[in-house]
Amino acid sequence: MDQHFTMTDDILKKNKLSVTDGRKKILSLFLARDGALAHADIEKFTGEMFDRVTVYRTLQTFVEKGIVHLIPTTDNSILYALCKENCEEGHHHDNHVHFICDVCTKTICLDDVTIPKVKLPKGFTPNHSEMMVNGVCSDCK
Amino acid sequence: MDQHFTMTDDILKKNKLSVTDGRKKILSLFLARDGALAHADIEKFTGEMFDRVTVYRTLQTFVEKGIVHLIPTTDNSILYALCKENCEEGHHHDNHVHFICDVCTKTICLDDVTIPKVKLPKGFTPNHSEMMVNGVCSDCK
DNA sequence: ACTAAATTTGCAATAATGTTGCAACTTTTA
DNA sequence: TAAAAGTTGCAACATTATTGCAAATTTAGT
Ligand SMILES: [Mn+2]
Ligand SMILES: [Mn+2]
Ligand SMILES: [Zn+2]
Ligand SMILES: [Zn+2]
Repeated sequence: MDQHFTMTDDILKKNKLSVTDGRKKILSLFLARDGALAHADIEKFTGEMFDRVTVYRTLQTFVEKGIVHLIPTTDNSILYALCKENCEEGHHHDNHVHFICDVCTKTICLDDVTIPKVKLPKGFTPNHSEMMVNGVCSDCK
Repeated sequence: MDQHFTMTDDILKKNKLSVTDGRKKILSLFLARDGALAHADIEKFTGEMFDRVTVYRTLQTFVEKGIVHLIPTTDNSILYALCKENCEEGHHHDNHVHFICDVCTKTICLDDVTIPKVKLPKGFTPNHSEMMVNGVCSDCK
């Protein structure tokens, strides 16, 4: 129905994954969406199409392969978003700020906003950073 | 047994909360600890002392009152840490970086490390920020 | 100190969320 | 097209969290 049909196949093949209906559908949801998705969102969009377990396993596979990355949250939900950087199997390079809109509750990857370095106390060695900003997004302003 | 006994009472009273065994015990755990605690940690320390539901409700009350704050995580766990700033009912002012040690897995509030401001894309209005840094802590170095 | 009112707690039931093993099915490879 | 490899759905189970309500505890007023 749109250009995502072949795009999903390409991404899956590039990552040496079998091209299956479930993976294509879930990947297309990420491609069509500008914000992050939770497991529950995906279940809502796919309905009875696939088993819950398949959704769990697909998301896990996508994270492992570096197709999507996890976004930290304060409630106990897990959010996933497409990796736009060149993430590889087992190692992500995403290093951008995440924005959570207080109005529409969407979580958006600010791909061009790099996480700044901070000076840590003596004895602490940094490895990786995450940063989230809450507020009002450009759609809701 | 130590100075936390009266300290817990003071904190609870200041926040207009009934002084109960459960609240005193849980609060004393936070006071004795330099890192964050998860619900599971608290259950481990309190054992059969209190019902799980009481622990849930106590933590929720502490967050609402501004006694402890939530710390974002990437797995789906919820971490709580004592507020050292002057947080009030319904409004937290914690604005420090959180450090997660890759070795001992402790999460520590870096109370003196302020979260830096970032320049957001046009149309985005910031309200509050969170920042977490992974790495090796001063104890594990 | 005693009592009534207000608050908190534990229990039981229920819901939501996530994990595992395994056989059937689908996709890939050759 | 057939065998091998990989994926899926199902069922069972585990973990984590939420709710209503009666009993117990704490607080406030005398
Ligand atoms: Mn992102
Ligand atoms: Mn903190
Ligand atoms: Zn918005
Ligand atoms: Zn450490």
